[in-house]
Amino acid sequence: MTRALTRKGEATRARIVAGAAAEIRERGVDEVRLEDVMARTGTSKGQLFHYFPEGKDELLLAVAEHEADQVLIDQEPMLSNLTSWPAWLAWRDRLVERYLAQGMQCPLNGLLGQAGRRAPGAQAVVTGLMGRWQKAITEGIRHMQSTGDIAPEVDADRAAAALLAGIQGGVLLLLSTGRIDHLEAALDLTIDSLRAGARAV
Amino acid sequence: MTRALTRKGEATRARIVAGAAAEIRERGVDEVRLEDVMARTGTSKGQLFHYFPEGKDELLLAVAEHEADQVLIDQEPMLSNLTSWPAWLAWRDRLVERYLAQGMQCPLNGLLGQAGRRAPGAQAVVTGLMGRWQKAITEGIRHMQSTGDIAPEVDADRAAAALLAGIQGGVLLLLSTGRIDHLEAALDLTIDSLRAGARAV
DNA sequence: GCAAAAATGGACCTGCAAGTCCAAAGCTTG
DNA sequence: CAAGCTTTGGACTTGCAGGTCCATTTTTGC
Repeated sequence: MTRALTRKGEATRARIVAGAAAEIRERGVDEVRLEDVMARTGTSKGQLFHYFPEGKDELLLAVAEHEADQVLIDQEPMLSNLTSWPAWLAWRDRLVERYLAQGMQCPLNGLLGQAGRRAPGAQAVVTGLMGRWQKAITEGIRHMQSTGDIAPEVDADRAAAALLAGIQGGVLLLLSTGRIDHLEAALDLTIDSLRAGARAV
Repeated sequence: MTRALTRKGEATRARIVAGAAAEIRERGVDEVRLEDVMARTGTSKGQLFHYFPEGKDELLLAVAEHEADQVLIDQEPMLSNLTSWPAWLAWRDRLVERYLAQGMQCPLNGLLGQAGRRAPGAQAVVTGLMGRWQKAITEGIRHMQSTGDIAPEVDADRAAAALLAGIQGGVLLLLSTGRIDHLEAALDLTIDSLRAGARAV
């Protein structure tokens, strides 16, 4: 029951999503009007409602999915190859670098409070993102346990949950205070404690 | 140049702020209309603009301040007395209990994305809250260092930053996934690593 | 090359929620 | 007790942003 889309149509749709995402990152969800998206992407109102018949909510959901994917893609290939301490550090550096560059623009922030309540699906998008993110970290920890770099008693899931929380909180604090300290501290101290786990046994 | 307010006036103003805060907690910032606040607090439009001449933004800012204060008050007296390991655990339990009870209602969430951009002052409110919060944690760590329960080499500020990040991220994940795991894991693992620091020396 | 379907443009409608205004009631104070 | 405030109520205005509609152009497939 998916509606037919020509190649040109798909391109336009993608352009709209990307443009809306950028606009939202720069100015915040609630400041962005459909007109802004139209202006930025060179489209008309007819097109918006052609590709997103349910209107703004549907567009927002598409943006949410787009941004959620992007978050993980931006961490590759590091995130999927946490197989040595240098690799972990490279990943850490990538995260810091990425969020520092992004500054106070936030792809997720909007999704949470705003879209989270609006579209019931947006909640699911965020949950899914966090699940995938945590799974990747867990796998990294398990791999390090298999090579003896992390103590076997460490509960990989729990440690990954804590690390993910530290990252999210670090980003949140970057967003609200403009400082990167918290993200760095959370990453460094949590990773250090994983490392210490190896010696502790 | 503060405008005169009789006792009755102050009571009304406070009632409006408290009612608006509750409404926002329950239904989200962007779902709350002035009419909702009026209905809940039994006030008229005239009153709203009498006490908040700048309109909705000014009210939102007042709510932000109110909620920010509440967040810290809810952690007392534990937060200001992190002077022994049992005290730390009591604080940890209070946090978990409080946020578990609060579920997916979020006092801060709205402040960040939404009001954060709207009112320039809301940003400052959040920054101030985080600063006070982190300061309290730092003082707790310093105290534990003074009694030898935490190793002196631990960078108290950095550790507090990491812990605060873990808490914020834990709450964020509770908000988006509905699960308390992350908050618990972040608190437990971070506090444990502070504890381990004493032995490590 | 021609019908059918998809893509595009933009004028128009509509509802709603913030904000305005003023008139009436209630304190409170000399 | 009266004058001057603060407080209150609610009708009215206004602007705007989301959404509707349809006419036109372009693409697709046979």
